Amino acid sequence: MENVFDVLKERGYIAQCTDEEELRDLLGKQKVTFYIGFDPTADSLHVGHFLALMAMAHMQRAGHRPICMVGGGTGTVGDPSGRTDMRKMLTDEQIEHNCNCFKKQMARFIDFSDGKALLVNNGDWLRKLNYIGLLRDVGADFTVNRMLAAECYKQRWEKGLTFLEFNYMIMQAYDFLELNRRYDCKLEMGGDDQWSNIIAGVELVRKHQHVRAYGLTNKLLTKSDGKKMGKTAGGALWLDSEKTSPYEFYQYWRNVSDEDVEKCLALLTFLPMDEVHRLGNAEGAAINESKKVLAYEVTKLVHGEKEAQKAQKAAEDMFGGSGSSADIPSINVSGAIGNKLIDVLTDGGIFASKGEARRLIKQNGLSLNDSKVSDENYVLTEEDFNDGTALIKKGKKKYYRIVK
RNA sequence: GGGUAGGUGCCCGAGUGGUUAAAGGGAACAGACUGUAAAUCUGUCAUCUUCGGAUUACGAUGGUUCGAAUCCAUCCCUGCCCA
Repeated sequence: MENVFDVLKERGYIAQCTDEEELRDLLGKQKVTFYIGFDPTADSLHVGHFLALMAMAHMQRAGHRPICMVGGGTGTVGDPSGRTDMRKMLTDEQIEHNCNCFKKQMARFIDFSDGKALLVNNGDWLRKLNYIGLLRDVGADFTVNRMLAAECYKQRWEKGLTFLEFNYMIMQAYDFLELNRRYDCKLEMGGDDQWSNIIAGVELVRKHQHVRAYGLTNKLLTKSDGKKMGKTAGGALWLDSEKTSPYEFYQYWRNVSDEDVEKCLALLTFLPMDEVHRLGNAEGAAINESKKVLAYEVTKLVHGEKEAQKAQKAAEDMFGGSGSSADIPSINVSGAIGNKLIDVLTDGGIFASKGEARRLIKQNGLSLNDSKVSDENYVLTEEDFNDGTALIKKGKKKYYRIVK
């Protein structure tokens, strides 16, 4: 059987690794328990988390045991890695809520049945710690000099790093120690921005438990221009269909840059690599077909086959033919008829302000039922609704339906 | 606690009494071009508008002034140096 380390490497997940040889060897010969931590900063996972979960899924398929750890404890502090600003403090209720949302979503990607994977919350141990106890337990294993040299604090070095956040690394390292003690967890994985925190944990486990421990980071999802991937106009690309509809989600992947297609296929789908290469190397316009495959596959993993089909059909209806589709985002408006179009759209949340709506009309960017709207004071009439629906096109490729 | 430098629009950053809704850059959005791509060019980018304007904005609150992002006072926050 193929070593999962090679699979991860071939698919482009691996960014950094402690002792590559040794870890590869270990993964090849025994079942390894490993973990990834997810801090509950929002009430849904996003694509960055999805990438980590994909790496985890590959590991699980290869027979290793994943531990999904939600950060009910670390979330209270906020990770300063690579950030210039301090994270917003969350209340305990929010953290609790977010953790529960995470758990539900993770179950889509990781098989938790029969103990094949574990789901833990670091709040279970971190919150019980007392200051002196922690200091005596692990305090001596950290040298401040070393911590300060960590790459992850560089950004913050200029702006000031609070002691609260400085402690984040210790907490994360402590998590690894705890998981090693409890579950014989030998490997911590995570995004490459976690490298400093991960090696802190690896070292702590080695010193404290006198066993080998490993760290592995996956590449962050970036676009070919180096920017973070997964940013939409509305913010992050969420996995929660309430926050990012399957249609929007599909569209995001349908629109990735040519250069990113192959990378995304490798990282975000389970398609065999020869297929990935074939699709990724499509020339010119032919790569659009590859993008469809990408969008479909990723949407299928996140939202299920049915939603993926609906999203694909909606996209094809909208962009391929003239037709409309029932599967694109819609707003329900009562009494739309007789009201100004811009008012309806602004109230429906399609525009942030009326000025924005006016601007788009001035720029010739708004269509109603396939004809450009030129009058910014246009009032909706009965004739605008076919089967109770009016189709709005905002810009080049964003469609909405107004449901009367 | 003392000294010092700061807090400007989504972000970075100029502006130090009126011509400033605030230069410049980035992000974002639209139009053209295309392949629902990238690059490029053009335009937009506080809110409301009867498109003439109106209103709210430069950490907070007061004050000086015909007039303040710009001056003064107090407060809050941040960096650096000293303790």
